[in-house]
Amino acid sequence: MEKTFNASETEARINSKWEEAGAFEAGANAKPGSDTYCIMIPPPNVTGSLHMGHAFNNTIQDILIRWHRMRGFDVLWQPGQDHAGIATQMVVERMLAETGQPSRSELGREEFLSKVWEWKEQSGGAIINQLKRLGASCDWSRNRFTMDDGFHDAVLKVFVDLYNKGLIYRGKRLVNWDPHFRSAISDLEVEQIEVDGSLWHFRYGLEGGASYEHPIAVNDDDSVEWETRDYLVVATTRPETMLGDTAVAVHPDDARYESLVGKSVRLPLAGRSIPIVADEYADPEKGTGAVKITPAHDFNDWSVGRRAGLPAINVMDSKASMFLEGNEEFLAGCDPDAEAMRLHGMDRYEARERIVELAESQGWLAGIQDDRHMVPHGDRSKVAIEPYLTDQWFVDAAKIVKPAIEAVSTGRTRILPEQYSGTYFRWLENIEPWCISRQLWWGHQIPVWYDEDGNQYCAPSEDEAIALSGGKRLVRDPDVLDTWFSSGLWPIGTLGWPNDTAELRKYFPTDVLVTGFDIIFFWVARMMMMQLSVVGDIPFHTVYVHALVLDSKGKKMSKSLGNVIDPLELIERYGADSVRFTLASMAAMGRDLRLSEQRVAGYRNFATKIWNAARFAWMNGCARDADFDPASVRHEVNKWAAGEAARTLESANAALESYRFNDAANCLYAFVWGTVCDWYVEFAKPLIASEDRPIAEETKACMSWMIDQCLIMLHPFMPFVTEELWQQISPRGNILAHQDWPEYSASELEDRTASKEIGWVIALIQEIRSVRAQMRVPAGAVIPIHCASLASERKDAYQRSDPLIRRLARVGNLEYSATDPKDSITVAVQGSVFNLALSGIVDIAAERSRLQKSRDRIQNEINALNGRLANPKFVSSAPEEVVETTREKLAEKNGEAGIIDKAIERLAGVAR
RNA sequence: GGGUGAUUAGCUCAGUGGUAGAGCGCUUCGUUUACACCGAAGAUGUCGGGAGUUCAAAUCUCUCAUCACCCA
Repeated sequence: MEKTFNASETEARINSKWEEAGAFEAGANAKPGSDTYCIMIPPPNVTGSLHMGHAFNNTIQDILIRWHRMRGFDVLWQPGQDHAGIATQMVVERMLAETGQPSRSELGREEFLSKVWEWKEQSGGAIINQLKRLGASCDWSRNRFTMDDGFHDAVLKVFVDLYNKGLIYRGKRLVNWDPHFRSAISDLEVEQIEVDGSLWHFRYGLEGGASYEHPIAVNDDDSVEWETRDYLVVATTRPETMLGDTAVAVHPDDARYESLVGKSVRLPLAGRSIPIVADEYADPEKGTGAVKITPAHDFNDWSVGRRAGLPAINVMDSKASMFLEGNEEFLAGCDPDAEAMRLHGMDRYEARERIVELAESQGWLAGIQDDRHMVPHGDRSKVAIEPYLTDQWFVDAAKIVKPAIEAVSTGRTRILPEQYSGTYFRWLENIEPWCISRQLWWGHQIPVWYDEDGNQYCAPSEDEAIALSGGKRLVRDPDVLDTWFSSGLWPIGTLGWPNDTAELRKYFPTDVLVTGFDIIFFWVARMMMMQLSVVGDIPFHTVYVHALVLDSKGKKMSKSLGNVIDPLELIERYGADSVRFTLASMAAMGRDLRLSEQRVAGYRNFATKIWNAARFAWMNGCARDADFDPASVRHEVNKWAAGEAARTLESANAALESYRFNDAANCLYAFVWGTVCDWYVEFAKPLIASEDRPIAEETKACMSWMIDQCLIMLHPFMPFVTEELWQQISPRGNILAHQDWPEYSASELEDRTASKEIGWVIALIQEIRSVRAQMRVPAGAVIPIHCASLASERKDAYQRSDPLIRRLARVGNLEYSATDPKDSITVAVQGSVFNLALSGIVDIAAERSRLQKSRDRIQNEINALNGRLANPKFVSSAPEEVVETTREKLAEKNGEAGIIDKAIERLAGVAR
């Protein structure tokens, strides 16, 4: 065996071994009659590559999956990818441009789509291989894609069903419009970016000769100066939208404008008469308190418009250029001047500048202020989103939301950590119609056809639509469905619905969904709604929401900041196991995790540690004994070791059951390194070399068993190194991924007497080592140890562990003598007192200071304990158990103090 | 502006009422046949500030400060 684990060489080999064995196929290693356990992977984009979020997300899923598989559940971890409408279309368009091929529009829909499929076949599988490198144990033979034929059928069927139930409709509404892609996009694809802009103030003249008094200044004596105005000043960050204004709003309680509500102003340039309305949306503190209302180009204004019954006038085209000529909505009731009409066809930003120029030259510009504000941008196109009024398809989400809310409020589906239920409820309770159409080519084309008169025929196929129409010539709606509409069906769609498949019957509802909090709305809530409305059942009973992976400074990783840590690079450098263990050990529920490379290096060292512990066992002939029974070992050290394993198993199980991955990882770390490597291996060395053959043989078998327990329990966290060791150190008939998860309990394996005894031995060794270090005893020196008297069970215990103590504490044979040897120092452990004879080595001053220091520390504790017990209220109100423990502790500390006092006294004698 | 969370050792973080822990880093010693990606020993905390509840508060309540994220 090598001295260190070679991750890069091993991982690929182990992966193919698993693959050849079909290790991860649905139902592999299931015990007869076992329960099922199913996780649906959150499908990554087909264009995606593995980032830290994926690595984290999939590590958690894999831990759960491997754990259940080893426990004999009938496990399915369903992998797959999402077709990612805009992203994929963008990637392929860029590829066409780079390779000098005809563009999308030159190719036409059919040709372009075949290029997309071509691209998908060649490059779409990248993330699958990356997930394999992470060690993800999905059933890869069942990999699904949201554009697969069967899945496509399911998507169309759901659309048709919901359409027929009246839950899907087409209508004109404001959507997030991306002028670059010329498509509606979802809220998720919009990011708010802070930009330096301006707040322009415009004068809109009052009509009908109206005027009012406007306060302009407050004097020192609190008197107010007034000005008579025949205009209103509105402030806007988007002058170009003014041509679509249909009102000016003021707050109903705003005394300044009270007299104006119901009157009207004349919109400059357009010459349209628009009303002044009262609406709470107008913020008296902001700008002038009067705000222009453009329902067709702003979401807030849209709501104001609905409340006030205002028309919505769209003044842009799909590229966000001004659309005025031939625009009936705009021209109705409007008397534009010639300058206004010249804006037609102008880009929105150009139009903005021109309108400000006109405002200045025509004398209605009232001022310009610098203003930093948030502007929505398309996350892929990077252009400002235009709220845009178009015909789109909507799901009437409010009508199907109820069961989804109920499922979580009744606990049928549990969201962890619980605080995220709040996020879930808040969103669902205020749900808006869901815009599901996208003006793209790549995606599920909407299954609605139109006849010449614009009548709709919704059916799963063109033939059926024609049949519905009575044989008319029909044209299909060109739009495709939002990618989230199809991923909303991910759980049933992958299991073969609408066919009544065996998989569907077996694995649905699935068990756990593991995902990031950022898609609770977009995905989790929609899966809940859709599964409940389509098949009438919850998609999963638990949602585990994990936190964000941040960089070491606590910043979100982003390409533009350049602080992205590439998980694949980390895997190359430290191995997948280290990356996984790092993520698991930091996965405290509900908290973001900052990833630092040092930490990963630390867990690489951990992998080396377990490697070398196994190597030690292997080198010392600790072969696996199939008949070994940890409950029947005879030596105290082995009894203690088995008990420690059992306690660790219980803690790990409890932690995993409650999704406390960090606790599970940390308790295994402490067991493997702190218990097995630091103590058990060291104890075993003299025992294995012992002339007592039965003890040597028992210890070898027990060592082998202990190493196996480490490998088994670590496997869900570090699958590669553990599988490799499993294969290397003993001949086996199985793979570790299919090894049974242990079922022993601490009550079966823990021998309390042995545990206490070994605990005492460890404390004694530690105390002697500490004294040696402080007294600067040469590391190699074997020092005599004496004892005045020992309780009989301690005597036996010392006797049993004598070779261990001698070796690890470097002391001679224990000698009993009533009088303390000269120049000796005292070591007290759990009530037993020993003396180390350090004649000629002891530095009296150093020893005195050591003793005094520890005496002071004990006195502090005694004072604190006494203080508490002296308080009658403590004794009367605290639980008896707590009071009792406090008393015991005090007695113990007093005992220790006595021993040290004696030692100090003796030292004084020596000094004299 | 509204909401949520955070503030604990030099750093990264655990810790749901009984008197504070881990890993990394740091200091000293050490190459005893598993491992220097190692071993042994050690130092380090007004648990963000203040107030309250309690016999007892890192933990519960209030308040202030700072930071992060989400929604406007």
